[in-house]
Amino acid sequence: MTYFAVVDCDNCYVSCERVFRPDLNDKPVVVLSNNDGCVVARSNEAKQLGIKAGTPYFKLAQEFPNQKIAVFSSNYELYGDLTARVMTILHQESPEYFRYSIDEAFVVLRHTEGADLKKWGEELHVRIKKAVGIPVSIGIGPTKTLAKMASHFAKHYKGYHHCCLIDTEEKRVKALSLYPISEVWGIGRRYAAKLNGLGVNLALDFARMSKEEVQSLFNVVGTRTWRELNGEDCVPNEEPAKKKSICVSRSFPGMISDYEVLRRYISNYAARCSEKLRVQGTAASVVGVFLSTNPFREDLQQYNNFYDIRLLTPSNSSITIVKQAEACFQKIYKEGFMYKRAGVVLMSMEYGAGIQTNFLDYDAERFEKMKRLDKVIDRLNRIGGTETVILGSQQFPGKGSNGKSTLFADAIKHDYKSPNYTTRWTDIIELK
DNA sequence: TCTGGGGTCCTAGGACCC
DNA sequence: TCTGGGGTCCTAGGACCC
Repeated sequence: MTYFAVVDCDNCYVSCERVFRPDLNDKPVVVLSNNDGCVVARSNEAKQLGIKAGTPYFKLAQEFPNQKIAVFSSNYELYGDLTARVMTILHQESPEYFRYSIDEAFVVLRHTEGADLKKWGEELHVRIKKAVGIPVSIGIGPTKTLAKMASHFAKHYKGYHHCCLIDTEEKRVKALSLYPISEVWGIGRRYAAKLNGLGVNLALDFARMSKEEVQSLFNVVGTRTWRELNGEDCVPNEEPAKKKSICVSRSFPGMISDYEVLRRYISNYAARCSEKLRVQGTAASVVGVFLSTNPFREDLQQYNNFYDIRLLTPSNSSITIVKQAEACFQKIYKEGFMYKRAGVVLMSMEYGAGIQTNFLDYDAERFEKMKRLDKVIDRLNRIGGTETVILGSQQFPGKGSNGKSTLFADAIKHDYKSPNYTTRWTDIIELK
């Protein structure tokens, strides 16, 4: 018999912050999105206060005026590093595991006859808590969708000791009968509303619909969820493939209308995109740029546009990608609008070995030179932190907040960011 | 007079996930 | 004053080819 365990970090970002701030255990804590825009992670105490996911930060003080709430800007270096340690432990537990997102992974448990899976899960939680400091919940079931449901129970009921196992028909039916359809993995807002309209409110109601009815209402993805709830494993065991598109986009703290300032942001996003491209070893054939104004400001004139350019030769070189992104930007920029958000998108990926070169566009010597240059830039940025080395076109003029002249004025607001406890450049120096 | 059928590729839109 | 960012998959329809 094969089972699937889903292991996910409880309130991941909050738990990561608490590793270095144990004084905040049992206190309401939230972590904000990029730009300190809205709440993306909440501790259980914050949830109990009634803070909703996605609450804009400025509304937090209005809605909870007399509460002491610890607030953090997001610190992805910290979260990435700590969750990588969790994954290392999972790798030791089972050779067959795959990471599903920053904070969760599936472990495939084969030939489980006679194994005490419940005990295994409880011990795994203890081991991770001790080694990394982050609490995890473990759900185990015969399909991934049922395992996800089990992990929800593990998270919400103390009696499970962080691990819930669905291994009998009685437990499956019981769990389904307690589970709202809207919470099922694969059922989003739209599908839930559609099902509620038909009087289907619980996962069990859905699972007991006929296959024909489900197929007539949903596409193959919805039907797959139905099969999974009924115990048929059909979500493939796969690490997510290499990305087919890569995007770096941001909302600005204020609004920007100046051509030159926007151009520099676009250059920075393009440079970050090409870095991501090189990390996964692919090259892109299409570079695109989008701009948009603030949709919340109905009093201002709105403008959204997107433009893309197909390259003759797929590339992952910073210089090439930045240059093309700037050309796209020039095409769509219009004076007189207050822009709120912009981004760079790379598409039509090709893999390293298969990268085609167009003989009209190919200069071998230049190609090799750029490749070496990108390698050096990536290495310096990896050691020293993002934007240690940048292209001239990414540069912002002027001075930083400390009065010193600065090469790159960070676009992102993160007033409450914790230190990079585990990955700082200074730490590396001190270790030497 | 006569208006098939199968295949591929691309795009836009809708749904989902964390 | 202030409202995140980054992805995937599926489907239908049009263009085009033979």
